[in-house]
Amino acid sequence: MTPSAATPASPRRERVRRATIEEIKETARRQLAIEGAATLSLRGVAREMGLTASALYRYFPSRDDLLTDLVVDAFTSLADRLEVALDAAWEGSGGQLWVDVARAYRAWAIEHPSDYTLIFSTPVPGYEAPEDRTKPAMFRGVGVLLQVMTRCVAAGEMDPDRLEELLSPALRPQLEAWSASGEAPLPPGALSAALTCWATLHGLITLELFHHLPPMLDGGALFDQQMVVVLDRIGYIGPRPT
Amino acid sequence: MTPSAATPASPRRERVRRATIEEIKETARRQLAIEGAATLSLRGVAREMGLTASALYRYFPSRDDLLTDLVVDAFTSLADRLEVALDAAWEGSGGQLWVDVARAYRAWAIEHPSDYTLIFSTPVPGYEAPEDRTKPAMFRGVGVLLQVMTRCVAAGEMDPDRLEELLSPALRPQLEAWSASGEAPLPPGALSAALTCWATLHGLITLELFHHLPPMLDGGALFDQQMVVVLDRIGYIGPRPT
DNA sequence: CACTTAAGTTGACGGTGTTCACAATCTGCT
DNA sequence: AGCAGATTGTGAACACCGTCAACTTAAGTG
Repeated sequence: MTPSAATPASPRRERVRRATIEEIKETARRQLAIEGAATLSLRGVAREMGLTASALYRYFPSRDDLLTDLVVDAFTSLADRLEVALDAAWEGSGGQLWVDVARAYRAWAIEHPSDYTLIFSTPVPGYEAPEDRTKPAMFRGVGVLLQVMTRCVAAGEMDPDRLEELLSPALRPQLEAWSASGEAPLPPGALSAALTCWATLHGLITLELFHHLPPMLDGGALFDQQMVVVLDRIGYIGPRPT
Repeated sequence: MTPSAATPASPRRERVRRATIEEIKETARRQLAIEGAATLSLRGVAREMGLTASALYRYFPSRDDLLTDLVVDAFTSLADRLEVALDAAWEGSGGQLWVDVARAYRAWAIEHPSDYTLIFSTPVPGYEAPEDRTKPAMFRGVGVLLQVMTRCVAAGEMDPDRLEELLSPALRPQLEAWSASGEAPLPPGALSAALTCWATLHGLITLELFHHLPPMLDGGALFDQQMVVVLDRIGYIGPRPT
């Protein structure tokens, strides 16, 4: 009844089924990239695959489910990229680690603008991503940022007084609650610092991506500088990254 | 031929025409607010107005032009709100001015989430806002932020050494070019600082608006704290805002 | 082989943006 | 007053969309 394979069925069937699903998603992704989320349509995907639109319903119960899959995939792709950057720069200072991860974040966003808008805004009408499916995927990416902060703290590169100083009384208990939830096992000050970093990172990237920055500004140079600046007053006291 | 009124025509005609246009935009805005940009459709607007869909084409050459009008209106509304905040807090310190304007910015975003996503992302498929029409409208809002920074500098509340220190060599000439263009008549360091503020502001708001922040965090408390932190980070040395 | 299950097609329904030919209305002019 | 012309609205049509139900075809299993 349901298109999802509850029973293993035959291995061969299952294999080709997965391949078809992957082809659908790939085609959809391509159409998504061609011109924003503009021209994405089930019928279009089916047409390009030489299928009828209704055939796709054997694989996805609705267009929104296909979209959700794309959202999850995009989050995963971003997280993968960040983790690669994290591993590659793990030996250096925490500050360098942050800058490298941030650059990877921006690079991914610029290479996959349609995916970025897909996951960080709602470019498709009538579609709201279901949190229960997308949130875990998103959190892998956020987790990398938290790991960077964790490393900074562990390496003694964060000024504890400064971290404490940045906390407003209203915010402290909330951050403690977040920390206690297990999602983000860091002291409140470090969490606050990480949020500052994330907001700046995300804000600058969306401004650049949607062409809200003056055109004479080179996004890369501005970005690099801003990432260093944000480190600085968050209480980072380690070696200056390049 | 063209729906736009090149000739003044009769004053009466012109008046009722403007009223109709306004009613169309209002209806569209309402539909937009009802559930995101999801359910916005020309036919829906026409239906609610007791008109045929094709009748709207007497007033807007296409759906995208209607959207562009909404975008411009939204930018204008935001700018109005910011200017009110600017005037109201003009007497206080630059830091207080910044926090008040930033709060107004967030308040507007939260009260008009659909408008915010409409102007700062691309929530409608196939639609890309034409820059020549939207950019001037957007710049009024950015201009307020720049005025805040101007005031901070004029009041001697910005540490000039710090501003200088924050500039990367790659970025300086670009910011100087921007400044020279007349759009943003501020020294490069101050421009950089203003961009930092804007990116943080914008980033945090989009994260909150799209529910990418952990739910136990109160957006308002986090926001206030972050706005103070960002001030600090960019070399603000005036009295601490509340 | 017969039987079950999955994959795909056909055709429809109601929705969308858009166009075009036509009718109704209002305005200005003589 | 009456006519000409512009303005505003309608109705039907076109091509597209997501979705569903009934049907046919193919594949795998006992």
